[in-house]
Amino acid sequence: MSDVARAAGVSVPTVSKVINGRDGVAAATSQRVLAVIENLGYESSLVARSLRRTRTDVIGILVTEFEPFSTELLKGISSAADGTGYELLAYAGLVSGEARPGWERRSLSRLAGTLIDGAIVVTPTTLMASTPIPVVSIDPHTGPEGHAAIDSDNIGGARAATEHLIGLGHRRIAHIRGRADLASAELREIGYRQSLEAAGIPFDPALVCVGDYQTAATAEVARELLSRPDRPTAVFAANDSSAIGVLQVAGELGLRVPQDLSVVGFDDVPQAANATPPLTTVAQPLHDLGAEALRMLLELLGGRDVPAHVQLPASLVVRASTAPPPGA
Amino acid sequence: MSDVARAAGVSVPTVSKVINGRDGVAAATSQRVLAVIENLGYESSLVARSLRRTRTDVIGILVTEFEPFSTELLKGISSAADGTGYELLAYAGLVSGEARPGWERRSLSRLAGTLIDGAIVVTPTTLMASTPIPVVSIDPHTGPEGHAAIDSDNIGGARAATEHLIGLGHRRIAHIRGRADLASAELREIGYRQSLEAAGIPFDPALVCVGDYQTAATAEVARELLSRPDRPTAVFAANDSSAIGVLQVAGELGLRVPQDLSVVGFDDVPQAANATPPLTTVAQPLHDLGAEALRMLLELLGGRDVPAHVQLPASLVVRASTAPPPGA
DNA sequence: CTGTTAGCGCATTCAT
DNA sequence: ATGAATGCGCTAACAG
Repeated sequence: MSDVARAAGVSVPTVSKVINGRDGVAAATSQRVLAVIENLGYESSLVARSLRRTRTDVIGILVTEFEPFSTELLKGISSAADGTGYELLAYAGLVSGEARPGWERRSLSRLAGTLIDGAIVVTPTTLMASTPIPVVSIDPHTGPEGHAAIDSDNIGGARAATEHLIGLGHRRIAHIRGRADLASAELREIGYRQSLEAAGIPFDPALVCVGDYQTAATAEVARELLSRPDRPTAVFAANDSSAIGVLQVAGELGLRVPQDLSVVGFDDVPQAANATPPLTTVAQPLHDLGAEALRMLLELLGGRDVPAHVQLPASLVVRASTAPPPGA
Repeated sequence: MSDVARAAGVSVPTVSKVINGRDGVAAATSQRVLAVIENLGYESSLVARSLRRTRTDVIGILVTEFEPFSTELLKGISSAADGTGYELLAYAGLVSGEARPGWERRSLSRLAGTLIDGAIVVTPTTLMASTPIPVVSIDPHTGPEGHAAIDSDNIGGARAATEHLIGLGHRRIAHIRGRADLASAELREIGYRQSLEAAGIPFDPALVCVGDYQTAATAEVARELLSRPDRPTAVFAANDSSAIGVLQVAGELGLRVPQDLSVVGFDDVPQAANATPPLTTVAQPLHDLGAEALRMLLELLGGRDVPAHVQLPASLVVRASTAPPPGA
């Protein structure tokens, strides 16, 4: 900035005023400064500016890493942000490869108060009591508590998936559940159990394993599960990554999907449709979830209130990984 | 930070030393400060810290917006960044909805020198002569000039696509090209023309339209193109978004794909496989492109040299949107 | 209308 | 081993 000031023959604060369109600057001076800025290709540093200003017109999106789930949300957020005048800053604060609990609080304090005006936090695991800036969380740990949150109908989706399998004639239906610290994992298991109960099928704890929402972790537990003599005829996996792990293991063990084993996932990330066979899954409206989260955040930034909890519907998408059980 | 200092009964600089592991602090004091930090959930502000320190251990990824192309790259970058100790900061600097040329220079000067140690720029449109930090660009405008760049084999991919259509018996092959300011658009048209020439098919300028790489823009020009009495029997679209626009228009006009019209795309974004019919396209290794860009940037950050231009192969993926021309 | 002064939150000498 | 002073690039308040 001092370069610009020197080249234009004015002081640094004058340049600042011109940039921010404050009045109290002669038109001729303003012209000259603008010309110099254009000439030098100067752009104010976001960092230094945010140190002094209250708002930066930048919204932060906090994720652990960029994987299919978070990037789908990003697309929705991005399209909803178009034309609002806000810029987007997506921050992946995962250094070690291990998601330490509290990452969202750490990332938030690194960015909040200065760099960003508001934040969208994806799958936070802890409850952030008070934040200096407006925050909307997507698919939070704690469900509708604390600040504004948005998720999709996890119980309803899980019920739709389980009832689909029951309707096909399955009775030995396993469930690979997700990470224990996420509310969505809990809710999906609840939906699974509700459906069994409604159909009069006794709940068998031996048919529930933890796959941590990850393909590799799921593959390990699935190997054991599908090697049992009394193996299940169907698996409801808590997300698509897990379901894909099940498909891999089924292939290893020589089980045909869906003839020998039916598999249902959750999320409907793009590769669900590209799996072999194409995966029957519960579609979460990831794009809409992101777009709606951004709209809620804009409301909060505008000083208006939003509902503490918004829920979007989840719907079953039947593809080729489910069929009646063998011998039915 | 002053809160921490006060609670621990020490001065602010002492806290700073503890955080940065400098020596000159008593072990007991250090313990106490650490405990207070844990207790208060304190995390140093990225902004303030980056103002004074030379490095932040954050890598910036500059994009215009988060769409399928850039988010696929993001996933590749993210997986390659895992365990390197660097955090990722993806910045979408597009406010107005219109990609102003020079956005990458503006975004870079906003973030460089302070917030980020290095940057990966996705599809830059202008050549940035000198940058204060290491930069790797993906799919740049100018091709192998300026700083380190990586892209895939656009000419080869376009030739593979065009030759596939010629091999099926097509001779009236249209090309919907991409944004004029991108090198990839230029290179893909060159590959298209080379293939025609090699097959002895005269080049017809009337069969080339500009679709700007976007579904909507493409749909408009495709409507005109496919309504002509002498309409082409095949279309090579410069990217998948364009190809999907062509599929839509073909549907509107009652043309069956691939019986009446063959369509080939470029990129192989996830929805190409999910299109109706599944799209024959040229696969760019987007994941690898991102991962390799990160590796190159790490080399540069380590003070080592990298090749000025890295090219990854592009390969044809034949799905269901191509067939011999009608009457063949 | 323009320049001067002060301070945002932290890291870094240098002095104690 | 600890604290006071200084500056990073910028902007707000005020003085000229």
